[in-house]
Parts: sequence; structure tokens; C-alpha cells
Amino acid sequence: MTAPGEAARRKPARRPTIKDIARRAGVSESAVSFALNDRPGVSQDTRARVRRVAEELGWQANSAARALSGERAGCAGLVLARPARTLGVESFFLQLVSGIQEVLSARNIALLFQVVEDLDTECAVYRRWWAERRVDGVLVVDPRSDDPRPELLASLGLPAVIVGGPAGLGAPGAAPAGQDAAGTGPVPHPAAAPPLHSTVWADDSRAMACVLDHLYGLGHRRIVHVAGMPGLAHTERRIRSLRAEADLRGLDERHVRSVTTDYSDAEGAEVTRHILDAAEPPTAIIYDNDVMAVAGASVAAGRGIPVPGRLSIVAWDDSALCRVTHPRLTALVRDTAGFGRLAARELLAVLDGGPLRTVQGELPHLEARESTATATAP
Amino acid sequence: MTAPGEAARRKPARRPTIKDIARRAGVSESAVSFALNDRPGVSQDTRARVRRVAEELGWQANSAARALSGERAGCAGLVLARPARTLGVESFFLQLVSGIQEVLSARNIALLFQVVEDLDTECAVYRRWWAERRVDGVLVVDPRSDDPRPELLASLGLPAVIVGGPAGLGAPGAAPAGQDAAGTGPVPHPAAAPPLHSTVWADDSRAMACVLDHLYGLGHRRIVHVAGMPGLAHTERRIRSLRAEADLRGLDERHVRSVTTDYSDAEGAEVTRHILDAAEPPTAIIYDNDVMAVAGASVAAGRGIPVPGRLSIVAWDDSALCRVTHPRLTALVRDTAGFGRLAARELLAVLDGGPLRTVQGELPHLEARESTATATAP
DNA sequence: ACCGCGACCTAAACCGCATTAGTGCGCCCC
DNA sequence: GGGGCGCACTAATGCGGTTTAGGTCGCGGT
Repeated sequence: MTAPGEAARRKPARRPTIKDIARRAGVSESAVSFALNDRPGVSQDTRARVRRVAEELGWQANSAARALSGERAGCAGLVLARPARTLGVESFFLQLVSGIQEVLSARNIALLFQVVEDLDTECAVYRRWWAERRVDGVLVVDPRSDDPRPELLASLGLPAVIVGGPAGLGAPGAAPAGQDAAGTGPVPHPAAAPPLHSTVWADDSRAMACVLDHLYGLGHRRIVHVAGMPGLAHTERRIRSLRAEADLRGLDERHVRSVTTDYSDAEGAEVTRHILDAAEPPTAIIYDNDVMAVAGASVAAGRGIPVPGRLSIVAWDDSALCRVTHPRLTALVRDTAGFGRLAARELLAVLDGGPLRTVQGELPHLEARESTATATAP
Repeated sequence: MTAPGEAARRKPARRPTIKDIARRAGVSESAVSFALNDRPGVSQDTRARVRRVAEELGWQANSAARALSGERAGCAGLVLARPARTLGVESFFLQLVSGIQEVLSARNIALLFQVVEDLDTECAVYRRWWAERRVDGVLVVDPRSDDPRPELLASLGLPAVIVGGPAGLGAPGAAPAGQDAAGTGPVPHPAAAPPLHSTVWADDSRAMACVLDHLYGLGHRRIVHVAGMPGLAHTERRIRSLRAEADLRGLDERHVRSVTTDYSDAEGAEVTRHILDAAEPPTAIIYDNDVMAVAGASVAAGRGIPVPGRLSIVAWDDSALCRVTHPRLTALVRDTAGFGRLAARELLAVLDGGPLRTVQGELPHLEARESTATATAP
């Protein structure tokens, strides 16, 4: 197992401990601990001296030791359950993660990240992390309408923030885009059903209303919504909102409808073909992510259907993708990294013992580009 | 700080410890430890009993405690240093990470993932992780031609695997696509310059030769390579290889050349515009990632330059992107998740005290689609 | 009967930190 | 002038494992 010249490569390079600091500073280990943790019990003088020595030695607390005594792992967890196939081209998660870390790393909290195939495995990961005390809390993404995770995490006593909206059907703001433009502030949970976790979400309902406004205003009356995976909370919210908005305008299921997909480019294209083959094809399509939107645009191009001449396209979520196509795609832009920061801050608040809350992210706005125009066919 | 009904939400739910197991099994804690870790010192009988009890209780070792005594954190680290702007649309890293975890999680090793802005921050993260003993080893991605990281990690004694090829200019296989088709097996390091870490890489030189073969065979004589970030080892390798291959065919700098970018769609488009504006524009462009390739194709479309009629396009790295454009893009396909698995296996080997090695991943293959065709202009 | 020995198991030390329970000392104040 | 008090600091303990140094028992050999 061991090759020649092997032992040499592992440097001794002992990391300094508080014992080393204590010796050099001429105080006890406890004094060092007090000094470094801003606890009372040492004079300003000693505190400063200890700090200086720690600095000199490049000391950093051993995270294992700290976790063992302090009951804090200094670690948050994020599991992404996606079949490898749909892992594809999505900037969403890297952006989200990047935002999350911006906040966490400022507090010196690391992020444990895991990609798994399905929900069951995701739950298994939570159990393991919990048993191993690896994480202090987790961020749950892709909440579903019938989601086992909140309950599991609650029963484990593992603090969590649900990212992307409250799981369960009783979503706040389920009403079609309320008029109270107040919006973004945190609201305490209603007394009714006490939630298990804090939640960070974006108002998909209002956003969808926005999109429909835009298209309706351009004269579109036949619209198809190519949604994401069924069962995901935000998918359901968008579908419900679209229906509600359509109802308000007297457009029934034959005019405005949603179809679900797995978010992949393949299904996006497939569904688009099917839609365009219909007797009365829609004059506008709303895609639930950028990848499908581009795939759809490509199908249209392949059939010689001019965009936006005969078909308008809207992408939910902007990215480089929407800007490199021809024509560039009108997209619903949201600050994903900002959303990540919001979620991370909320997790920190929960870890600090703050109250459970439901916080709403910035409302996405529609960036109109060249893929949407006035409807020609009635 | 504490809301009403707050205390109730944290369940006690104590995790079982070996002490609990010891009590239930009627043996000492040490016996439990021996039994659970396959160490001699307990009878088969006791071992089985302890195992059963542990199972019943759903025990999992506290990772902090184990790290503290065992000197193993049970954690690997991966830092991604990318300015937020270029974080964009890239499936590469999620795929890579997904492959890495497939291997690591089988050994119950978690992955600490961090996204940072630049190389300096990345180095700081390594130092911190080391000092905090957070990780047992790291995977270093995006190696550069003049890379401070291997040396830093070696001096810290932090085991590492360089993913994406050896840093430093003395890359193996720097010769233009050696004839020895042997290929994929691990080779022990040459005695010359003892490496600091194990390395996993793909043979970009051979791959580039492949691409040039394809294009040259189609009659292309004026080719531009829109490369990625300068300083990255694989960028340099590709550029060197392209030059070498061009030289073999008597094509000088005026015919075949590389320009570097930051990998973003914006620069990809910008550079493409510039290239196409030249007096004698190329008949083929090779893009170092899929995003730029699509952006480039879009620029061509915008100018009414038919692809592949007057311009052929090749993308390095395939993804959904390349398949949703019109025409679909010819791409260099590689098994990124497989590459991740390879890297993870190599890290495990190093952590187990195995020898340092250089392992070569599968050679990418060119998937010809509709974006390349015979050159029309000579 | 005694020693030696291996097999099996326990007691105790240790990892590095946080924390609690002292300890010594100067100072205030009646 | 001594009890009480507060301050600065030290000693000791615990977190949950791993590991080392014993300890006991049965048994075989002489």
C-alpha cells in the first residue's frame, strides 16, 4: 500500500492549539478560551495579549473539538435531489449556493453540499447528518406540495429553512395577486397551523400575474404554460395562479392551460412540438425555466414559425441562455444569489434561536426582450 | 430574541452514543468501539450483539468526536474560484460534483463545497480548513500554469488531487498527441520532478488534435480557437496543442490561432464579432465551452452568416445547450461525472496512504452534428 | 501446583475546546 | 480589622469517540 518515499510527504506541521497559546502567553488554557471567545473573566490586558499570541501562531479553533463541546458543528447542509439527467444546464443552483455562502462564510459556517438522485436518498442524508451531528441546520430546496421533509426534519429537531416557498398546499398568497403592494417584509406566521420551519419564498403568483398581464396586454388569448415538475410547490403555485388569472379574464382551459415536464431540454422540446401540432396552436408559450424556453424556441425555428411573429416566448428565470438566442428571450428575472443570501440569513436567525418566520424574496420582474410581441392571430 | 412557543420546537431526541450501546449490550464502551470498527479484541459473539444493538438504536458515530480522536474529519473539500459573473450557465461543475459524491458518499465522506471570488480567497479557505481540521483532503479544480495552490497545500500537509491536469507547464503529453495509444492507465510519476499531489487529467492535446483533424479533413484552413481563461492549465495545453497540430500541417499564425476569453457568453459573443469582422474571417471556430459556442452561433445568425454553410462551429464540452440550438452544435463530449468519480477515487487512494499518481481520464470524443461541414471558401 | 500465554474484555488516558466550580487577592465598608 | 464582595485567573470536568495499558480467566505444559 505504501510506496517508497511516502512518509516524507506528510509534513508534521502541527497545528497550534490553545495549549500552545496558553504556554506562550503565560496563562491557563481556560483564560485563553475566555479571551478568544469574548467571555468575561479576563482583563483587557490579558485578552489583548492572548489575542496577539493567537494571531502570531495562526491559531484557528479545531472545528471538531468545538463541535464536540459546543454542540455546534459550524456547518450547514444543502441537499439537491435531482436525477442526473436533469442536472443539466442550470445556473440557478450555483447562483443560489454562491449567495448562501456569502452569508454563511462571513460567520465562518461551512456548507456541506450533496447531490442525490431522489427524495428518499435526500431524507437518508438528513438522517445521517443528524446522527453524525454533522450540520447545525439545513436548507431545503425544491419544496413539494406533499413533502415529507419538513416533518422529518422537525422530528429530528434539525433546524431548517424551506427555500422556495412553503411546502403544503396552503401557500400564503394563494389568492390571485393581492392588491396590498406591501410585499417584501417578513410576516409572522398566522396562528392557524404553526409551521415547522422558517420559509423563504418568492411570490410566484404575483409574478405569474405579471407575465399574463404582459401577454394579455399584447393581445394573446391562447397561451400554454410549459411548467416544471409536477408536485413541486412552486410549480403548483404557478399553475394555480395562471388559472386564477385566466379566469379573471374569462379565458377557460381551452385557451389557457399548463402542462408539466421534468424541466429537461428534451421534454421541453417534445412538449413544444406537441403543442404546436395542435389544431389551434397558442400564440404564446411560457416556459418554467430557461433551458426549456431555448429548446422550445429552437423547435419553433425548426418549423419555420417566426418568433415573435407567430409565437411569443417567455422564460421563467433569466440567464446567459436567454440572451444568446435569436431573438433574445423575454424573461422573468430574479436575483437568485440574493435569494440565497436571504435564505442563509434566515437560517442563521433560526440557529440563533430566533422565531420562525416566512420571508418573501424580491418580486421577480419581467424583462421584455424580442421574443414577445403583439399577437397576430386572434 | 425568543418568541412564544419557541422552546417546544426543539425536540430533545437525544442521539444515541456508544455509552448507550455499551449499557444495552452489557459491555464496556471500548468493547463497543472495537466491535463497531472491526478491530480485534472482542469475540465474534459480542461483536454481533453490539452490532445488533447499534443497529436497533440507529447509532451513527458523532463525526466531531471521531474527528477529534481519530484525526480524520470524514470530509473532503472543493473550492470553486469563479467570479460571480462567469458562474453562469455551466453544467460542468454540477456534473463533476455529482460524480465526486457518488464515490465519496459510498465511503461516508462528506463534501464541503465553497464558491469564492478569486484565487487568494481560495487559498485562504484552504488555510482555514486546514487550521480548523475541517477536511481530510481537497480536490483542486482549474489548475493554472503558474499555480500557488499545490505548493501551499503541500506545505500545509493537506492531501490533494489536482483535477484537470497537472499544474505547471511541464505537462505530460505536451508533445503533440503521442502515438502510444495506450492511454488511459495510471502511470507512476517520473523520477525527475517529484510531484506534490496526485493528478487526474484529460488529454486535451489529443482531443484538440482530434478536433483539428475533423476540421482539416473538411477542408478548413482558417480556424480560430476561442479559448477560455488564460493561465488555466488546460487552456494553455489546448492552445499549445493547436499550434503544434497546425504547424504539422504548415498552417501558420495567420491561419490558425487562439484568443483567450473569460468563458462568459458576453466575451464569447464579443470576440466572435471581432473575428467575423476581420478581412479574412475564419471558416471554422472552436469554442472552449458550450456557452460561448452558443453565443458565437447566435452572433453568426445575427449577421446572416449561415452555419455550417459559411462557418463551422465546434463546442468543447457538450450539454443540452448544444442540442437545442439550430443547427445543433458539433461538440467534444466527455463524461464529466465519470471524471469526478475518477478524481474522488484518487483522493480516497491518497487518503489511504497510496502512492501519488497521475491518472488520465477517458479521452473525449467528437460528436459531429450539423454545425460543421465542408469549407466552401478555400 | 505454578507459570506462561493467548483470548477477551475493562479502565483510563487522550484529542482540543467550552464551561463550571473553585482559588487567591485586593478593596470597600461597617 | 475582618467579613463580604468582585475581579482575574486556574483547576477540573465533560463532549463522544479511539487507543493504550492493564486485568481476569481458562488452559496447557512441566
